Amino acid sequence: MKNNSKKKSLNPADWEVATLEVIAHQGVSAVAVENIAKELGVTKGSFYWHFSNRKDLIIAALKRWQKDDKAVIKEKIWSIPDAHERLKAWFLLSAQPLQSHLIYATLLADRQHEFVAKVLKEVTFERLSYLQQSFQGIGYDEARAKQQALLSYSVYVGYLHMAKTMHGKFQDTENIESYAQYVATQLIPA
Amino acid sequence: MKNNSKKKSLNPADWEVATLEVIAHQGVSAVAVENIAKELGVTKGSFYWHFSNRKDLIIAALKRWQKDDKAVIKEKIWSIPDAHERLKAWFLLSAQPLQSHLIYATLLADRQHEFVAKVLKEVTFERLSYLQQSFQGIGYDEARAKQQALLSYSVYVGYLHMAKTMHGKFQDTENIESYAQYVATQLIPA
DNA sequence: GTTTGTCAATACGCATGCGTATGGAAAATC
DNA sequence: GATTTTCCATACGCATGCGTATTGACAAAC
Repeated sequence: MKNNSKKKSLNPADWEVATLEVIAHQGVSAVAVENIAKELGVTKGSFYWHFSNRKDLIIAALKRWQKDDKAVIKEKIWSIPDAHERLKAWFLLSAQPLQSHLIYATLLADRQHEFVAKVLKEVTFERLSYLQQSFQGIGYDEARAKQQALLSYSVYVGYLHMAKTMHGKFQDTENIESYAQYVATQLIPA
Repeated sequence: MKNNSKKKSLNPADWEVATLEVIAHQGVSAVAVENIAKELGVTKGSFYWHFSNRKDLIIAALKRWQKDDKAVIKEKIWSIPDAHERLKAWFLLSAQPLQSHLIYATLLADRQHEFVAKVLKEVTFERLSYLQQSFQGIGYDEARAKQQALLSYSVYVGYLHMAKTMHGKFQDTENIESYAQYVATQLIPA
């Protein structure tokens, strides 16, 4: 029952944002309309006015996430002209504690829902694709760039999980920073 | 309702094995006693004779997995005396389609259950530890070995997910093999 | 052959969580 | 100011899935 003060009435976007918060921390399966309603300070009656069912809510939320994430990448990564610098920036961005990463990690978990799998595939493909492009941009041939992109992206995905699993062990912020640096030097040629 | 022919009556191990099969393909949340009972050709009545509840079943199944996995590592990895060869063997083993890997991947997904998180932490720690040892065995100092172990293990975890997510894209068996080789050469010094 | 122990079937209670039906209050529109 | 829209509350039906209670069949022990 968070009192977001001013707003008189809710719109779909409010529900989507609240849903993403749940997805980020507890996964898709934990999305329960009555809980999110409570979180927003209303009841189910409100929800079914804005959405037709739970699945629609989740799909809308994921679309929003996908769109927002794409925007961040465009602004923070593609704005860098030099491929080498761009790759380094990507690795550093990956290590930052953004909600977007948490969501990606939980989606990997809830892949059994076909609509989750769909979004996941799209996002992953796109990310692999721009990684590959960047590696080609520093001189790798296509095949090699593809493998290196896959390897790099695996490191990203793996890291997301390790961070959660180890939770407080190698968690000291400076260590993360230095680890990200280390990874970048290992995977991007000097 | 798989007809496993001969056996007259079931024992806990039968339930655990069937449970691991469900966990491997659908995750911990999908473990439903009535379904597994059906799979074994019996009903709930049988289950509650062998186990006190669902949670006990899952914990027992995960213990079994942990034990079996440890045995495989001991036999297939630690039996290799040369650290360099041992690391290479580990990377290749990681790319093989074993149920154990599937289970690990789904556990990463169902971390919200505290008993899953516990097993996961234990297993991950142990694996990181023997990777680190092996990297020290080829001359890395402790700090460096630790980072490299984390990096390598992240690649493993990431790969598990990518394989599932991409499902049929870079799935050609030979490609996996060659990718594993590529990864090994990237992460283990010649 | 009677008794006891092992394993399983059936039937029930109960909690959770989705979706629906209906009614009501406040704001926008006329 | 009356009416329509917008947004939400309450109450219900219904499915799923856990756990329990009770009974029964078959085998081993005595």
